[in-house]
Amino acid sequence: MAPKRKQKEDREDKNKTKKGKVEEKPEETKKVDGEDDFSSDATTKDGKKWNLKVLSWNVDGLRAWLKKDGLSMFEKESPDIVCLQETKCSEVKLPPEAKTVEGYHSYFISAKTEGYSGVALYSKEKPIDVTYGFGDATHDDEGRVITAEFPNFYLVTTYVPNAGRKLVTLDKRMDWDPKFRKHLKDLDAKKPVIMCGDLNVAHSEIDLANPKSNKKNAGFTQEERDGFTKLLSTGFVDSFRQLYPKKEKQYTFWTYIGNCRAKNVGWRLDYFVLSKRLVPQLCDNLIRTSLYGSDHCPITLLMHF
Amino acid sequence: MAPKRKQKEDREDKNKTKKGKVEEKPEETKKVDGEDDFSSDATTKDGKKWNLKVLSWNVDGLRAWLKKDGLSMFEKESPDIVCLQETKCSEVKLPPEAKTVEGYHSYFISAKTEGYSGVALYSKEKPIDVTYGFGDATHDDEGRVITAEFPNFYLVTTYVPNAGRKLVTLDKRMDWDPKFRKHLKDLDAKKPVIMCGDLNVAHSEIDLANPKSNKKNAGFTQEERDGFTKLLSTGFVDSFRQLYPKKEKQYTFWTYIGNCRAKNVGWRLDYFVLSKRLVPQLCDNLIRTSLYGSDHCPITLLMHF
DNA sequence: CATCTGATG
DNA sequence: CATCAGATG
Repeated sequence: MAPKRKQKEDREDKNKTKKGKVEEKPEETKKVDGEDDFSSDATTKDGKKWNLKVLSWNVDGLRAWLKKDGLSMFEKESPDIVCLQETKCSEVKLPPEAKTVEGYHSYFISAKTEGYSGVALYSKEKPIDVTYGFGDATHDDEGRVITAEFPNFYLVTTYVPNAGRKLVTLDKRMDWDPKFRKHLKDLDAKKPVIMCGDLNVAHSEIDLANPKSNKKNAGFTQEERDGFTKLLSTGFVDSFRQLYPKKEKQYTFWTYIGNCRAKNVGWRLDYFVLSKRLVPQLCDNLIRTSLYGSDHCPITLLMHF
Repeated sequence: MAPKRKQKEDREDKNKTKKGKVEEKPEETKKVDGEDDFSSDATTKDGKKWNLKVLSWNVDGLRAWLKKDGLSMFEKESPDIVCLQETKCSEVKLPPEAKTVEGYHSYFISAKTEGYSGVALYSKEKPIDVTYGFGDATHDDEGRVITAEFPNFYLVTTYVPNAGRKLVTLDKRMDWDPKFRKHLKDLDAKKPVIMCGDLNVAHSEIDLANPKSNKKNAGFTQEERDGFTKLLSTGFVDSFRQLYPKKEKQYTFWTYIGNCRAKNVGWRLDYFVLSKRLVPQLCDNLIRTSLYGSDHCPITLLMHF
């Protein structure tokens, strides 16, 4: 079974912004948590300015997120590509303002089960091709993967199965991991890959506030962590850790329960995972903690192509 | 099977207010829909001022109603007895501010099915006795009836079974009607009865905005209307129609759909039904359209005892 | 502590 | 167009 192909109607505007405002302040004092200014002059190691911005956000229900003004992110960040996870919304129920965002081509996939899972992709540039899922009927029915082909790379966005309370769906997750890995490897054999989304795993102890107490909980079991390690070992990198190997308390998810976000008791569950050969083109990976609208915050990737 | 008896813990304050403010304006200009002033100098036909106020309100979810400041009704109206229907809340889940209202003894019954049906009764004066249901296991499990005995009358509050979309539960309703009628007749043999609540029927064409189109819908089928007629024929009166036989557009319920309340496209589903011999003591039956918090508004009965 | 659905009204 | 429960996260 091959990845599904859907025919989509899109929009015309293809202006690819090449932002790069100059800031007076030095890098160190500029980046303050909760005070993102959405400008960046990040460059590759050899000094080339970024010219591609990708944003990934688990919106925890697209319709609720819309009511919380989630769409204002488009103006604030003006990403070239936006990937949303947990849209929890079939295409017929999509509010029009989310279905068509001016200046973007948009693509959606939802779970057969209403109100569950679902991902979306918006792109200023029209992809050469867009596919859905990775050729596994069971997983594909849950609307978890969109793959968009661009001239220089594949962009894959995903919402990885949660292992569930008491790990009731850890089996499904363990079935998913090698299949999704294979999908990425197959793509990587053709073009470099940028994969992003909610991977539902904190890779290492540094990636969550309470590693000790969560070793048997969904998102930090040894099995899930090993799955991520294995993915990296097959030729990919976690772009955030690549850039900031020891940076602590950098999370992208905080449960709503108990005011965890205010206390920064969180997890890093959202990632950009790149084909290793893209590392020289990596400029930055930002965590946009100032943006609200979900129990996750968005992450932003800056690349030079 | 006899009506259940529960032992309840109540509060001390038993001050029975005997309100009767004097108003300058004549009756006609005083009563303006949407501008209730919650004072009344209503009297019986032979000029005796009211000294008992009973309020009945289908709250459509007590917890939601609390958030919409439903409790402020207690200060505005200061009724001697308050009856709430569709509390949709088991006693353990009752927020404390609803469980104990200062100056009132309170009694609750809920359906075995969580979040469904349920009625409550608050009384300044402690009832001599309080019973729940009317001795029918099936109906009693749905938490639809509280009967409180006072020195001079029985107070019964009820949430009558809705016949349902496509009349799927009309059978249940038809089973209910004679049984509930018998309950009232049995009580009436001992002391006069004041029954109130959401009877889930508009009795006559005058009692709903769209009689023609609703003849086959729950709340206005011939069966349900006949049930109400039969109740009245066994020695009871609809106190509102007793006082205002031809008053039109007097509703107590408006579906949330389509802004019906603003357009006053509603139904009169909430009633005070009195033993005929109480009619000489009837002072007024008010419809409190100025009070919000549910898809029903409260109704207020003024009696002289 | 949120998001959904689905039953109920 | 609301309420609530229950699944899910």
